Amino acid sequence: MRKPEVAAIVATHQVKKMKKGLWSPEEDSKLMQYMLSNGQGCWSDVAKNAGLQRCGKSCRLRWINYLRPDLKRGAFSPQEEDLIIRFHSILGNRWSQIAARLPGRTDNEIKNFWNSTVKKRLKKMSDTSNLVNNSSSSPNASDSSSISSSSLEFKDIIGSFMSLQEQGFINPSNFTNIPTNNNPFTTPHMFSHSFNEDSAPYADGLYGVNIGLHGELYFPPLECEEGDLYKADINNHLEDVNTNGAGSNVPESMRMEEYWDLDQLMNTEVPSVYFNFNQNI
DNA sequence: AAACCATCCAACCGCAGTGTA
DNA sequence: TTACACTGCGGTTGGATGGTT
Repeated sequence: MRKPEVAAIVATHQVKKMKKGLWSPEEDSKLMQYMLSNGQGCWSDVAKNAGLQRCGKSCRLRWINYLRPDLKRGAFSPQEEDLIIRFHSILGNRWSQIAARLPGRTDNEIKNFWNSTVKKRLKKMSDTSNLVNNSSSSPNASDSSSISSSSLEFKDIIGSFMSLQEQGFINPSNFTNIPTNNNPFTTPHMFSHSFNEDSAPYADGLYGVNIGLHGELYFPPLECEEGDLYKADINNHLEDVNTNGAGSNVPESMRMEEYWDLDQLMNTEVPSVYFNFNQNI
């Protein structure tokens, strides 16, 4: 929180004092009443016409992040948390895009939630997972229940992938191997996962999610130029805990290395099992 | 009870993109 | 084409709050 202060700016031959810092209930009330009766317009006019000694930017922020009537209050539900993690794995720190897919939540709220809670939790889980992986003497090393503690599982990530495919956003013929619930990727012991600290971007320009012991699922970067194609691959880096570190090579048939039409992907929706979204990315 | 510390989150800042004169 | 204003976004800050010593 910031201490309320007054900043002086020079405008049209007079000094106008712009208030900064926390909003008072009176200011909130003025802005709320103005917005409800006049709707959104030019924000600098809003500040002026609502009788607020605030800059338009400050009014906009207050309205979007706090006063908007459609805002949901309170803690994030587990479903929302899962969605945030999933969308972040695809979109990176594009908080506004993530917020657009979570009705009633703001980008600021999601960003704060991510930085204060999720990031830490994922790191902790990652550490725990690594601890288990590195402990070849652990009697439970092959027991997935001892590893996975989150409701977001590998199958969810694959689910997103499959959903994109089912809706025609990914062309199956572009892949030499499509992940399905029946293929070896989704055997129960692979349901554990961990995330890299920031998920993206990777050095080679791919965005991805480290899905734990068994592989990395890469998504293409979202910055692209029209017509660009980006390579998306799934590489298995097996450290086979079930064979006590004996390891195994990834069969050729399990590797995926093909190209997504990112332009198509960019202009379609990120599907979700929780909501139907009508907005394009 | 007081001091200290860690965490949360509202709000600010700087920058980029867009529209307009 | 340029300059300016406005908007929106992501990163960062720092006061409030709650927990611990």
